[in-house]
Amino acid sequence: NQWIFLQFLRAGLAYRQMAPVDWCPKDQVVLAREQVEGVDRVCWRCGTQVIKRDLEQWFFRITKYADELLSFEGIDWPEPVRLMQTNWIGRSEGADVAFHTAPSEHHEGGAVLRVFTTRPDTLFGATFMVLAPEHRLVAELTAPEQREAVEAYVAAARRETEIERLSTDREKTGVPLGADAINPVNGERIPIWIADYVLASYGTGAIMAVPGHDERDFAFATQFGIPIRRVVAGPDDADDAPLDEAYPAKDEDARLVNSGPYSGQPWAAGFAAIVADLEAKGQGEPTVTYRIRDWLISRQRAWGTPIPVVYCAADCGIVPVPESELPVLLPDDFVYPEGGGNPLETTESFLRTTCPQCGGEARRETDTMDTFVDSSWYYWRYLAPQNADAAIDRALDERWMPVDQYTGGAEHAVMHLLYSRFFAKALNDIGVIGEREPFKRLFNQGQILGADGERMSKSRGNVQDPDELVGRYGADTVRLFLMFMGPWDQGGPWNPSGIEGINRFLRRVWTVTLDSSGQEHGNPDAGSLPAGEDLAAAEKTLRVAAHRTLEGVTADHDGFRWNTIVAKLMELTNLLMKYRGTPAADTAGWDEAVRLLLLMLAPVAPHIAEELWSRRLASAGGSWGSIHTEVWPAFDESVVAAEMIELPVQVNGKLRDKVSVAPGLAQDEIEAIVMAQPKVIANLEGKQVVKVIHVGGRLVNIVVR
RNA sequence: GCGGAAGUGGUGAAACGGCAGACACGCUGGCCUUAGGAGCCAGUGCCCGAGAGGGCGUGGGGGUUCGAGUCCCCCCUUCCGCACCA
Repeated sequence: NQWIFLQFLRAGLAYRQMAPVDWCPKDQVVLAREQVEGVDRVCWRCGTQVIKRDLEQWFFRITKYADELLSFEGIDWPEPVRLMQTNWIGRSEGADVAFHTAPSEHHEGGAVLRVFTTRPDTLFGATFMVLAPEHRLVAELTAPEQREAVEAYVAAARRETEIERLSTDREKTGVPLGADAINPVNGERIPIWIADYVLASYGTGAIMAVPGHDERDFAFATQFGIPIRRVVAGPDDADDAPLDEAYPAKDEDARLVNSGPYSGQPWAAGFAAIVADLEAKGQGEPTVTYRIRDWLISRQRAWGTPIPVVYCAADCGIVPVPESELPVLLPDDFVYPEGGGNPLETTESFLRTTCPQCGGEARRETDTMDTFVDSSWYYWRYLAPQNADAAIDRALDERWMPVDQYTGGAEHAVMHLLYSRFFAKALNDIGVIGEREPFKRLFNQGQILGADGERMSKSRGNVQDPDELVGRYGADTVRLFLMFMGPWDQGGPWNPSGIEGINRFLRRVWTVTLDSSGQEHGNPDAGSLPAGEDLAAAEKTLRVAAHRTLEGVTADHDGFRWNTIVAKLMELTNLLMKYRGTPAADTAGWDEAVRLLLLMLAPVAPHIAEELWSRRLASAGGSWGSIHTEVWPAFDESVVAAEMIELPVQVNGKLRDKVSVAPGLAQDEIEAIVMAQPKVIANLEGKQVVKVIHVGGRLVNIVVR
């Protein structure tokens, strides 16, 4: 981590900056934006509501890759995750427009207010401007008679929590500065307001407000009696059709109106023309804005990777620790500060060091790295975890990476899964790996929730400890139960009530494997085959079932359908149970079925499969070999092909009968058999057959009138 | 508000556009047991029927099709993500 950090620092991908950041008061640590969740703005680890603080912190420049991260070319990822990342990055194309302030008694004018807009085509509809309360020009522009009101509003906005600030459905508030700006397209003077619905952290922290065509501006203008002007009209609207709500139309046939020389143009053409004209005058330019922010990696925790820089007491400033002195280790004599906080800040043995540049006194950085730094590249380290010469073994990287199939929860969409993609691109740029994406194919497994249906968390107290179940039932049972619960990409509340069934299944597997002929379990029917079945038929039934199971299980593995794999293995086991203790259990077909059962069980219940495999080999006098080194068996097509097919017969789409036919029969032959069935005859009574539909030897539907 | 996913028995769930409810849990009955929280067997979507059998059923309403849980349109509900992003 430290070596990579130093490379990032050199490449300008790591930097330290003062910024308003999210702080968890309980954990006493800052968090990345991705790690603050929900409308309530809570810490992803402990659920405590975060607060904003201005702090100097370390960041990774993920925004450098914003555009590249929007492209998922060449990787096969689930649509929901791609969408979440796309929305999180939040690319908006628009324009920067410069408004100049108008001269007045208290201000000479000419100050530049830059705004970002996605609709420069609506510039003629701008009837006011709004600055974020934190905007740096607020104090300068405020007229004396407005000073008191403005200062009160700014102070109130500062006191508000994030949630209050961000709740969408509350009334708009704001205060005019008592100053005007000049609209660059028409020279019109428009009033400048401050309002907390404009965020300092997005765009330029200032907007041109177009109430006719923006919902929020409309609400604000309505509230404060500011003029609302139509500058875009749909094909059915008159140029001055009144607006009773904001009309944001971007339909192809929407046209600009009341927009001077641009009136009558389609909005998209007006968009381009206005931006071009502004650019020519030096009052604007096309811009792209993103919602994603750089990744805040500083953590005030003692158990992360120390950030390898020192602060020189003299004049060298922030000095990276030389690579030859890595790693910077955590101390083992922590001094815990009273009242909590990061012990590294009070542990002198760690803090005191010398400046690598001037040799004078220096203090170590006490922030450690976000643990998501570790998870962003661990899979590269796993290629050669013992390698002491390099973080990543380049030859092994070329040979193995990227990861072909990765599994992770969708809840990591904008954390781990986004950070990892950033790391791939950054590590590629600094030349230590050969690819720009970490995971070729991603599969999202479902998330198991607490019994209460809420996400498991220590603070909610709904965390389930799998070890308890493993202790009671064994790892195979718990593992199989998790697989059996439902599709793998689907989660749900944890409910272990069905685990007994899995345990019973594995005990039955044990029974059929080791007790093929035994009658000691007291089955009263032991020793005889089911009525009307001879030995050859029973053996055939077993072989066919085993190979069909193998065919299905093989296909299910490709689709991660472990729930149906387990179900199929249960079916086969139940069939073996039926023949247990009968002469059929002494046949080669039985042995083959049991052998295949164990081989199919091996990937899903590795321990019991290995145990039964070795016992079975031992009892047959063979030498020991692990089941996990066996190749996956191939099913026998000729066995799978059935001798007779059960054909459902429908009349007008309703199931009426089933007939048994030989495979490969011609349609008219099948039809002859079907039409002779008593139930079919009864159902056709008094009706006229329109046509008969044959579905490839799987079904017959007789359409009647 | 925007975006996404999903609605099937008492429960978890199966079902290339072709037999809805596989496989389990639970429940009911039986067998075996000194006993059973063990094991085995049978039954178990709903309604009518002693049974054979019949009718109805995949959130609601339309549609496409010989045939729809599955495809299309509208609506409802739940969950997830983002949320005054200009």
